[in-house]
Amino acid sequence: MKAAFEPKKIEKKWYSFWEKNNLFSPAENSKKEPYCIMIPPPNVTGSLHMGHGFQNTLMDVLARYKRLKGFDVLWQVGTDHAGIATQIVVERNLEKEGKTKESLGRNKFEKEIWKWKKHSGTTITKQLRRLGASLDWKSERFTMDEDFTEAVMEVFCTLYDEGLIYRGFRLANWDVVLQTALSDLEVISTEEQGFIWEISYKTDLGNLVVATTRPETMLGDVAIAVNPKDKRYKKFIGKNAFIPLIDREIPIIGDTYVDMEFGTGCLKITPGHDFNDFEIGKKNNLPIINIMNKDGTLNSNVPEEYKALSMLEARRKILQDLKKSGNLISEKDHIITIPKSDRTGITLEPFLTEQWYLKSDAMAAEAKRLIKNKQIKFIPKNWENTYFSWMNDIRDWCISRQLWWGHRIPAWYDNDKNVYVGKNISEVRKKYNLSKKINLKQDEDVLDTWFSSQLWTFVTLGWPKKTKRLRKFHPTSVLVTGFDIIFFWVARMIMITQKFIHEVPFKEVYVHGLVRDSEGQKMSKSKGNIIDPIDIIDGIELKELIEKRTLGLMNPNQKEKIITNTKKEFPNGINSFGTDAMRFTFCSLASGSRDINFDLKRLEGYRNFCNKLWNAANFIKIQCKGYDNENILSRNLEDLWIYDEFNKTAENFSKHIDSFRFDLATQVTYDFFWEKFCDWYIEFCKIKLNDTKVTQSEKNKIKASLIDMMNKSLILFHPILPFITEEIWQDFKPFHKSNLLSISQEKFPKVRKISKDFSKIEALKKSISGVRNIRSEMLISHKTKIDILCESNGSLYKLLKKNISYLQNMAGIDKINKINKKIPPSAILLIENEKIYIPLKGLIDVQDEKARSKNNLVKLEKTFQGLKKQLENKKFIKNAPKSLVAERKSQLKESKVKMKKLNDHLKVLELI
RNA sequence: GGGCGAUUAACUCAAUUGGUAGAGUGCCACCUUUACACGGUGGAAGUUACAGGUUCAAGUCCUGUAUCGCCCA
Repeated sequence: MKAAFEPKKIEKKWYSFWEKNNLFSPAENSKKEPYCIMIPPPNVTGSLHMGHGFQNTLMDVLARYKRLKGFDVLWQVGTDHAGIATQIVVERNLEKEGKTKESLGRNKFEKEIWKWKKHSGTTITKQLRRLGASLDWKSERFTMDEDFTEAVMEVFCTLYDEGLIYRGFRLANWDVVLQTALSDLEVISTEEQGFIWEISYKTDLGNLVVATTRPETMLGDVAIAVNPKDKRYKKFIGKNAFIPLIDREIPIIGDTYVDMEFGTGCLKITPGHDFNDFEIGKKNNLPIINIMNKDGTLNSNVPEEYKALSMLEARRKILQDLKKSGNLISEKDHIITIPKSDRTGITLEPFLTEQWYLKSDAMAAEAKRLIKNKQIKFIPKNWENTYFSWMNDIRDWCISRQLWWGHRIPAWYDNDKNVYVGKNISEVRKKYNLSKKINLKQDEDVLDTWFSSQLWTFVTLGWPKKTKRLRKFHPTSVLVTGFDIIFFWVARMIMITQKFIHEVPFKEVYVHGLVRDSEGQKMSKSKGNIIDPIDIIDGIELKELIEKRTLGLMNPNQKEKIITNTKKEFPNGINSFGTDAMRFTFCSLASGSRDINFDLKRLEGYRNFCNKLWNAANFIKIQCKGYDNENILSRNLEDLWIYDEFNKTAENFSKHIDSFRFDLATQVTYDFFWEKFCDWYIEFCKIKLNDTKVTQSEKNKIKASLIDMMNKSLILFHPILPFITEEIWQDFKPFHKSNLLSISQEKFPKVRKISKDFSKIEALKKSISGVRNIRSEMLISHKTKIDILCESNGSLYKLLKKNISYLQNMAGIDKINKINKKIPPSAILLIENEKIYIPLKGLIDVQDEKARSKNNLVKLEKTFQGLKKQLENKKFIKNAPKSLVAERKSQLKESKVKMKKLNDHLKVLELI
């Protein structure tokens, strides 16, 4: 073993060892209780980021912990085809080669994507292995696997046959760059400074002034609406108006939807290009005029001079023309909400198309009930509100996408455009009794990615086949996911799973926070603040990091800024910290808050913890060299104490993991191992093992205890720190003599009751710390050994005398003497109800000791007064819990005694 | 406009059913003592955003204000 822990040397070897020995697959016929987590399948758009690192660490901690606790664990792995996102990535790659998907054609393009999928999928699965993720690789799935596709078809056809999936001709959110419809969830509303224009329309009764934020849609106007209660305009209802510039005649209608206060109170109605107008148009039987092509340019429904202009160009020209014609009355600043595409960032257009929809209200009602009945629990609970607010206002889901990557919609059309839905063309012919003479053409479109991923929990287990796995592991135990996909994925899984297999997909949903950069910014490619977890594990040079962050930017203008920021944040690149340290850090940040600002400084601290663990093991190894473990444990004060501490730690660890408080779990781990085991226990043991007066058999017992405690600690920490614990555990095989293959197969350490009294340990520790404190404050060199005095009849004297070697080694004490009649001038230390005297004689300046004691007296006085005041309060005595009152009383008594002793002490000092 | 969350030490975060604020990093002093300088010992550091209220007791509960963030319309 080397002095400093070098994670690079051990990590890779153990992962392949685990995998080779198939340690992470559930046992086929095990009678153990099942525990199952489904990985939220990462998109095959490239590689995993910190958020994935975080999420998968938490899942792995759960999986490994549950294995130790004796569960049959399945952690299902797989990836998602991620329709739009992946298609964009591949298209951009093709662009670099001067190719487009159109130039390749659909078949070749699909082949290109499959090539990419293989590349990205491999990257991702490699990354997962580096994270130490104990996934069941044997059952890895992809959302476009053949059998997954079959399941998707099955679900689609069933829903169609039940009338829940239907085709609708209506406005959809249209991305003119991708030229596809998007669902409501993919729309990002942004507020921008815009304008509101007033335009006058000629009517038979004079001019009407209409207010609009989108004058270009005027060319698709079909009516003007006013509120029938509006006295100003009542007389216009039923008359006609003329659209400026094109002079088309349109009716003026009354509709209470119109807000009399907003703008001029006159609304132009453009059902082809506005969601609200579409509804008004439907209600009033108005025609719909579509003025846009799929690519966002104006079509032949507009006059020649506007044709082929983009919406924005059209707006400019129309405003110019309106100004010329005198129809533009005013232009005012106005904050407008603009729908932007989540994918391309461009302004979305409401566009009239025929799309496939999934009717959602009935399923949503069912899904709400499951949460209300507590069949599914959200953790933290307040995410239920988010879930309900969406479910309460659910709209039908637009599931078709005009893309080439995804599950092709299983619908066929004959020459008369009749639609037939079935799993495949032969089934369609059979189902609808269509002869081969009838020409059938499959729908060009594909399904929204989430349509397939909503089936994830049960299709990965084999559905629609009734497999053993499905029976055993469904409903799954817990879903670990980010709050950003509660609607996209969590809610939809709940709905569809209930619908198809009448079960909840999971019993608990642990919603974790989003990993952000150190400034709280969301990590994204365009911001260039992404950190690859592998770069934390292995480290990365600044130059390479910059290259990585600036490669393939959508907007090259961002490059300079990214370079500057990266240089500022990581002037020396990133050090190698190893997987375990990163995992520990992730866990320490998983507190239930929604933002996680990843700070390298925390990471450093936990890297140091790994080093501490490594070196403690190293120490034990050195001490126990050649020792054949006799397994008889030492039962001294400090041994009983450390076992008790360990018990508490293991208990708390379980409690915290069971309640998803990974941060508290790391806290108790860190605290136990560093502050209890290393700082005290090992130090105690070290002294005895070096003590020639201690017998060999006693030393052997100490060694056995050290080994036992270390081994138990390793197992306890294994879920969080899988690599380092495996390495040490394997290295310790000659000591613990386990015949298991790997630490991951161990059992969670059993708590051993400690019945003997070991409470004296506190007085011992306090004595050591107290002397150290005085030495430090009085600037007594560590080389100077000192003598101390104790009252001869006190129990403290006996305790210290018995453990004198500890005081000698840990507090630089030479002798412990009984007090003679006369106490020499001393500094004093109050240990519970007794005193330790440190004679001054040339060591300590009287004035210094006076100052120190006075200072302590002031502190004591303060607590004393506080306690006194509280205990004098009758209401406190009456209302506070009795245990608290008793505690305060004893605290008061204690501080009283201490104050008296200090005062006496000061009096003595005064006489010198 | 509606909803949710945040504001605690210089920084990143904790604080169980209300019971007198803790870590990691950083800082100060001393120490290269044979597990570990990625270390040891000791220490300093907080009017818990602000203003009220409830309570014997408030970081924690209630009301309001400010700032920031997210979601939905």
